[in-house]
Amino acid sequence: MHDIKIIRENPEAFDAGLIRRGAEALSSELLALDEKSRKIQTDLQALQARRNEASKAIGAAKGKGDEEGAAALMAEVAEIKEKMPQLEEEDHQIKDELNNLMAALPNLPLDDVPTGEGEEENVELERWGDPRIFSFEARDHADLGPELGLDFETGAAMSGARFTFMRGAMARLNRAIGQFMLDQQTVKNGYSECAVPYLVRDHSLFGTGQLPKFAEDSFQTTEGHWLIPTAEVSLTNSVREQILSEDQFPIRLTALTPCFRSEAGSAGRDTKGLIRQHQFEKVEMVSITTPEQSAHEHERMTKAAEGILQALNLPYRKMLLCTGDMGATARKTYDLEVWLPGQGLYREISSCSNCGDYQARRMNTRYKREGEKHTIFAHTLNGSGLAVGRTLVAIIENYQQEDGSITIPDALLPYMGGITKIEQSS
RNA sequence: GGACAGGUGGCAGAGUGGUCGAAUGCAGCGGUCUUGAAAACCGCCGAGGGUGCAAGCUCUCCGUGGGUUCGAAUCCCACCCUGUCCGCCA
Repeated sequence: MHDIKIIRENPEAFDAGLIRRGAEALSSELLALDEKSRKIQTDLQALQARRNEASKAIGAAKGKGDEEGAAALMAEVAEIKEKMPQLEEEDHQIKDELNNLMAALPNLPLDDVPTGEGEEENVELERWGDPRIFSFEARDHADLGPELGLDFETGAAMSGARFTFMRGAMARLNRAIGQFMLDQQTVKNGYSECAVPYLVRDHSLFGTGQLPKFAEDSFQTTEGHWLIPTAEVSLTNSVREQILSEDQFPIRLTALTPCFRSEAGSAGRDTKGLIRQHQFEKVEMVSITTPEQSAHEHERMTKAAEGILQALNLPYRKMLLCTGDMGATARKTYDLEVWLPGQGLYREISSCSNCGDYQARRMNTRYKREGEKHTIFAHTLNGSGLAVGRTLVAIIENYQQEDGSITIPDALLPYMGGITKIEQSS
């Protein structure tokens, strides 16, 4: 959500930002509605003020037993009230229209975000780790997995495409990854562990920006709840409608949850393997902080995500997303892409975004600064730390052996109950 | 799922048709007193919007949305949420 006052002050900059994101300039339309709305509001308020005044006078007159005076005033109010419903109706209508337009707009990119249309124009910032040199031909996880307990067929049989059933040591490895990451983010990086609802209401998805525009990307129950597409929704909405105080910041929250995505519009993409599922687990990080601190917090959060890849010794690169590849709620996003030797490419495994006050405005999350009267919208950030399923993919491909088995990264051994290797029979 | 109770400012909690944006207490802020602190005392203290250079004037908000009324926190309707008890259940 945007601040209409900022649009009023600098409509050119606002439009330029929208255009950079591939959206259409909208300021003149918004400002026309805004002006109309303010005009109506002023007119309406003049009537309301007179009505309020007269009503009070009626009360006073009746109190004194002046029935005649009261009757005269009542006649005046009746007249005022004839004009009001029409203005009220117009007022509602225009405000709705304005709100609907505003609610559907994406966030504006920060200045240092490169302009571009799609992922080809993302900028690689750095690489970490040297891809392993294989003495044999590296296979991809969809090829290796079925022998090792990644049962795509059984998953598909009960639930359809994009669902996987995991067995034995592979299921355990999946669990170990989640536990390990959660421990890293809490103990090492200071995020507070949360266990959160997986079903949320409309207003929560609106708050984090999935609604109204991206309804088709999420699943909804027959009761009307939405299945969270990411724990970002549950964690970020924990501060909705709150006025916080500055000394609570930064609020750092994390949770390991399943994520549910309909993947509408992804037909035919990544149909093989674990890369794109309707259900996957993810450790999510969320920070709530001040406008002054959010850029720094963004760097810190990205490092927290990188720490996992480094601990698992998985080569990756850090990308700065261009305007066309960022999610709608973000002002700036870093993606971490892990090296997948079986596929011979880097693949997104984490996305860390600074949303500025975009979500806070939608959720009405504000804070007070010491000594200041007015409230300020907080800044929100979110990042994966990391996606469990894709980490599993990366481990399978990077830790594969010539015989088709995989070894367990050292960092995960404490979570594996003595298992050091996953091989065919397990 | 059934029955009942209830949703009021940061928190607690009064208010059942008029001068109520709302008593009181706590917390917070400023001050007096004190070497300093505590206590006591005094004062301030909800959010958002319109208009204006400003001072100010004004509007909206007592869960949400409608309605009744000259006038609604207060009455009516619907919905959402919370609590308690009962039922069922991991």
